[in-house]
Amino acid sequence: MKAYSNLQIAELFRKMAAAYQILNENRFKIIAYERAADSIEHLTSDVKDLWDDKKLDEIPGVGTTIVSHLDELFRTGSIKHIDSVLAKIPESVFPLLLVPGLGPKRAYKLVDELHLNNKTTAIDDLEKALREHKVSTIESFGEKSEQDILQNIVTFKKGAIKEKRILLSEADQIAAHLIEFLKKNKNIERIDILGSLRRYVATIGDIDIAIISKDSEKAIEYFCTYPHVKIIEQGPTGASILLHNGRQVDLRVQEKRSYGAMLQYFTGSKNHNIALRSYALTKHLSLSEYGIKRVGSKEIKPFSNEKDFYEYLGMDYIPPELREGRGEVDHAIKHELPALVELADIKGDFHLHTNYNLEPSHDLGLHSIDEILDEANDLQYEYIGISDHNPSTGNHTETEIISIMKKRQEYYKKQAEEWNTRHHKTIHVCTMLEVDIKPDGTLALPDEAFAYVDAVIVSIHSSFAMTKEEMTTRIITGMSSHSKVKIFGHPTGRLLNRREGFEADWKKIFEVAKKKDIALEINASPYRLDLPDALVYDAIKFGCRLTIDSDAHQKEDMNMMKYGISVGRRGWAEKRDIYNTYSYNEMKKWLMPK
DNA sequence: GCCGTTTTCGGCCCGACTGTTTTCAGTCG
Repeated sequence: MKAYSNLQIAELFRKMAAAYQILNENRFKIIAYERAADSIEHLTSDVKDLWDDKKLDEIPGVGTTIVSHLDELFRTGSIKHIDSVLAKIPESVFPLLLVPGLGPKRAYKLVDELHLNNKTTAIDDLEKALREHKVSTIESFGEKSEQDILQNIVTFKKGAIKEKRILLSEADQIAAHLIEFLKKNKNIERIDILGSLRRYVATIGDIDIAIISKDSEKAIEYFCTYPHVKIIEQGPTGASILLHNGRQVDLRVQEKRSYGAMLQYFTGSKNHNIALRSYALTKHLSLSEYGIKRVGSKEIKPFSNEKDFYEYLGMDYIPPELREGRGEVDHAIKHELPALVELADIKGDFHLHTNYNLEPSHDLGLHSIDEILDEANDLQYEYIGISDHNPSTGNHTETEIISIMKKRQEYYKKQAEEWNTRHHKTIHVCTMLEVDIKPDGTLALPDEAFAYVDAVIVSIHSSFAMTKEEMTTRIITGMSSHSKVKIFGHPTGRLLNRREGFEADWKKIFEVAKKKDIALEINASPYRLDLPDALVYDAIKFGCRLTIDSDAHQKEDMNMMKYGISVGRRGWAEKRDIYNTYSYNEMKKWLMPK
């Protein structure tokens, strides 16, 4: 039978929600399907596995009806009720929903009036009709709609960029430029980055900025002079522009007295705000970006800062990274939020590549161990782990590899000693290695060579296309191959926007990691951010420990640590969960037990 | 269709903006 991925199921439910919108079904049913879709899409385990374990009802937003739908899907391959509802809607409606500004109702009306019956060419057919001015004559559409939709289609087709979310680090840079620009205007008193960028989500869609200004009109006008392709919308409280790089930037302006409520609202996430507002309603309080009011009253209590806003609701301040609707509101009410790990807690970095050539099968680093030590010194680290890739197994005999490893250890030992003497410092250097887990689960390093390392990181760099079961076995075999295996590097193998992480049974892997005290790595490279935050959350709940490593291939990359920290924080990690927050003496007991 | 520290029934986040409307629906975040 056909396998159904979480994403496919989420898409099916979203289609269902759109169909219900067109059919004017009860709007809360629509929301229910959307919520179930969101929830399933963000799940860290397969819906199919939860079905096997009879745990479908544990998914938030999935109740008796949707459980029975999923059950039917996995048993028979289809869902009669959903099929019959979707059958009422022409297929060509759904591709049109990808066009910004077109929702289910208007898309349906266009398909209906213009007889857009071919779902593969629906967008092109619509574009043609727009150019022939056939849309402005349709009831409830006009000249402006015709132009707007046409322009949105053109931007949409050209801007594959817009579809894609960009990396956190790229968004960070774009935002930095904008801030610099906004700072030059005297009407602007304060600037904050909000939205997903403030929550440090791994990839970013739009960039959201809030400002305080006494003259919002002038401030907005100034913002709209930032180099752009077009102004998407402009009103008294804010504006949105589209940049040349395909990014949309939303600006909101607020007075100082209400700024806290605005920050809260505009930081999101949507799910967090829904959870917060639902809770507030049980206290007869209604929340908005202007403040808090009693239900039925018109008087709004403003808040100039977020902390007061949360505390007024009887809960602790919730750090932005936690605002994802993962139960943070309940924890805040009970004063049980985690004390999140911070960048300042980090005392070392285990995953660093130097330019020492041990003839690996993957890439070398750019800088010498001395240069890496200089950088580590600037970062005030107590220790570092040099984890070059293992010597290639194809080009060397075992004896050669052992000899390379021995020489390398001597070299690093000598360099480290000399560097420390020269600088009157004590930065401990652990001679480590990043060792490939081969497809059969064995490690790409002969047993005898382990004598010349303090510990190793194991990771996967090849043969990603395996079944979930094979991959799980491969990883567990690799982790169990030697007692010096201490870290499982970039565990899912994902490359953001380029490659999905591979499927694996994470529960089983967590079990082995916990038992053998092997840390799961949060790889801080902006291209990876792996483990992903949702799995970090699961791993910590399971009782695993982690490390946060830069995987630097040049010394500057060591500063990417901050992105790894944000992943840890988004996964509710505390200082004690992260081994490289430990002092050298404490850390050593784990990494190099005698 | 989901869900429960006021509820197993009766609620469900909240507001801005836009266009085509003479009072609102659709879309978005």
